[in-house]
Amino acid sequence: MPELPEVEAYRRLAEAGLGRPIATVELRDPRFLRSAVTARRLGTVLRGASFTAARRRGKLLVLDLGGTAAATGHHLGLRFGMTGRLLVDDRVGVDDLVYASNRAEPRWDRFVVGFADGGDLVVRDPRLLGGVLLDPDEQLLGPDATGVTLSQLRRALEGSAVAVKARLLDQSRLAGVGNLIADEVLWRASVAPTRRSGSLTAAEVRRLHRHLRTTLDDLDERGGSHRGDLMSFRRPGGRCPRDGAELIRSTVGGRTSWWCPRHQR
DNA sequence: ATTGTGGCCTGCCCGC
DNA sequence: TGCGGGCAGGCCACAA
Repeated sequence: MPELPEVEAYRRLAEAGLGRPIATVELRDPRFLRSAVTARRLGTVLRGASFTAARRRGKLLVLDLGGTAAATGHHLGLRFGMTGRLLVDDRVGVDDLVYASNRAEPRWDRFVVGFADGGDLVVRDPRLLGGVLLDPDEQLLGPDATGVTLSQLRRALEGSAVAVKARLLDQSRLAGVGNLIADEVLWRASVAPTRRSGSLTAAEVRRLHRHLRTTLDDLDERGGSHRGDLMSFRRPGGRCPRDGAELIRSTVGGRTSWWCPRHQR
């Protein structure tokens, strides 16, 4: 599910959880803890502490910790996989999540942080593809796609024979772009996803950069990564909304991809 | 080192 | 109505 716009919405929601002492920590499925620490250790760090800031890098939400000696200097990382949601005090960060159930099964609440004031912060994830991390290594992520500069994007794409879409999805080179946004940006920029990343001309990289920035702005305003202009045509028989050509569906960079064979070159 | 593949998980939707 | 197959917006370990 969540790509950058959704996680940004989660980040804004998480700000409602700042400065509130943590009373309880429930990790209801040990598989959801993705760092090499025990659930017991995580609880020790979190209990009595509070979140001091809610940051985002790509699709990773980072909650800084403070308030106790045990917590100061530590960071809680939340990943949402494809079906993860964030709730604070029972408010959701995102209303509709494509490919994820909107139901509220109690057993899907994998991680629950209870505040001393009675509210809570919950990660609900049916598929368990997300997870909780203690002190995630943020250096493993490339520059955030929001605000990436042209030269940073050029660096992320240059010198590689891999498909340009695969590079856009590589979180270590550019953080935040997921499958839907990659298709949308490439479609808007008229670049075929299968193009070798290093083969893009300077003009094409510039075009990609401009469309990446404007697409992320658009999708944030529209309220989700599934609100792109191409989204509703990603289906069998779907036609390009720009020129009417039948869209191609294939696997690029390991992911299902839809693109227009006429104007994406 | 870079790149491709398979696997992790479960829910949902479609066709039979 | 029930069932099986295929699909899913992410990410990691692994092998070549």
